[in-house]
Parts: sequence; structure tokens; C-alpha cells
Amino acid sequence: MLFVAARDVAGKSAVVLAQAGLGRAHARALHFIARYPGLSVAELLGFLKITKQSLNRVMGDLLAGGFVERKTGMQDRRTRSLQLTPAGKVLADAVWSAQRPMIAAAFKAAGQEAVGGYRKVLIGMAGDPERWRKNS
Amino acid sequence: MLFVAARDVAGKSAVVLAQAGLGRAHARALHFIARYPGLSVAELLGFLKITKQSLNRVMGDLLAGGFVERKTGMQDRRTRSLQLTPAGKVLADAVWSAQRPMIAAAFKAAGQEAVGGYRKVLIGMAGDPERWRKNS
DNA sequence: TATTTATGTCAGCATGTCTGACGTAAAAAG
DNA sequence: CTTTTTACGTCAGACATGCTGACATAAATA
Repeated sequence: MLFVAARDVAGKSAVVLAQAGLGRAHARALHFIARYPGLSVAELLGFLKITKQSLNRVMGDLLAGGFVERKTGMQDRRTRSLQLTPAGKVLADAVWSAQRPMIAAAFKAAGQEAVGGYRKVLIGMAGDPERWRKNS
Repeated sequence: MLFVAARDVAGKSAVVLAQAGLGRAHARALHFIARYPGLSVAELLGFLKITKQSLNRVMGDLLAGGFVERKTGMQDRRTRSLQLTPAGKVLADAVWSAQRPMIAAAFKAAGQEAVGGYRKVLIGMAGDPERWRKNS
């Protein structure tokens, strides 16, 4: 069920992404950059759990498409600070808008209490998003 | 979180599958065949939502490895009835054993009530597994 | 100054997905 | 009983996304 739910939620964004010439890998990177603005490449790699080579192909597309901005880090000038451009925000919003109705419907049908349990179990499996960044 | 949880749960089975020379695509097919013994190719395609060409490469490996048995359907002789061989059951068990601890830990940590909510929400997004077969 | 760290890049490979075209056997429709 | 549709199999080629290995550069650190 986890697989099916994740696949179907991700699938909702396919059309929006295809219009931008992007795929699901791009959406995932976009998501984490949107969620943690200014994160470093190493942090992003930690979230995605892919290699830097894989990420850099994806990042190249996002940079070329003007969806993401890459700046030299402030404290440590070796790092790169990643954040969405306005166009990236628009795209991330569009992706979310495509997925939200499905999630909202499931949440509404299940009820608020069920959603709490749902989150609790997912935190057990995926870790608490609130602590994701620090733990990395 | 859905994505991370699904990825991490699926990841647990990587070692077991690699020993059998298989990948995650094989595991998914194996799972549905284990869950719905005797299902037809069309039904399996409906679950996996991939093309028959993609499935057939995976099925070829499973048949060659002796994990799955393919028989001519009884009522409709055009269909193929798929089921696990003993070796397939052993493999499916091994995969499940690799994933179970992670899921069990999350369930235990969240509590029985939370698990109920978790299931309710997933049913909202993925559909009720009890009805998956009929709805297809 | 030497080393380590954070990142980028090239080259090639594996997996899993896709589209398109074609073939066959069996069921269903006429 | 002929025709069409259905369920499946297969070949060929392509794309997306992951991987390993090797190497380069700039900045921090020892």
C-alpha cells in the first residue's frame, strides 16, 4: 500500500512536470530545496540518498531551466546554497496543487484522528521531518 | 514522507533480492503474485500499472529463476494463471522478513490506534486492498 | 605547507520504464 | 462458421534514473 500510495501521489504531478521537461527525480530535488531553502548539496544528497553524479544531472536541468539558484555558501565558501527561483516556486506550487486534492481527499475521508496516526507511523518509518535536517 | 518511507522499506529487501539476481521490479511482481495466487497477467498489469512489455522482461526472469509458475487459465484458456513456486514462496518470505522489522518497529512505536489511522489514510489514497482485485 | 572537505565533471554501465509494431491462440460476435 | 476482439507474447529501440570509478578545483583545516 505504501508503494501504491507513493506511486499514485507522485503520478499526479507527471503532467505538470512533463510540461517543464522534467521528471520525478527533478520533482524530488525541487521538493527538498523548497522545504529547506538554502540547503547545501551534501544535505540534499542526504535527503535523496543518491550519488552526487546522479544529483548533478538533475541539478543541471533545474539550473538550466532556471528553477533553482546556486550560490556560494556564506560561512563555508566550499558549499553551495540552493534555493528556488520564482519560476521554481511556481513549479513547486503547481506540483503541489496537482497532488494536494488526492491527499486532502484521503485525509478528509479518514478523519483528523486517523491522520494523526498516519503521521505517527510514517515518522516511525521515515523519521521526523522536523529533525531531518539536524540529523543529517 | 510517503516517498521516504516507501523507499526505505523497499530498500531493506535489496540484499535478499540481489542474491537471487533480481531487482525491485521483480519484488513487486512477486508480492502481488504472492498476495493474489492464480491472478492473470492483465490483473497483475493492473496492479503494477506498467506495460506488458516491461512486465514480460521481469516475468521472464522470474520464470527462468523458477520463482513463478505460469499455467493456462481454466475458464478462459487465453489467460495465464500465475502463482509462486516453492522457491518463489521462500524468496517472498525472505523479502518480507527483511522488511518486517522496520514496519513492526514503526507500528509498535506508534501504537495500535495510530496504525488504524495510518491504514485508513492509505486506503484513501491507494484504495482498499481487499477490493483491489474486484475493482480492476 | 600538507591534507581534508565540498563540490563539480567525464565516461560508462545497469535497471526499469516506455512506445510501436507484429504474431498467435482462444473467445465472442456476426 | 467466418470475423472480430481479447489476452497474451515478443522484438527493437529509446528514455529516465540510478550506479561506480576516476579525476579536478577551491576552500577550510591541520
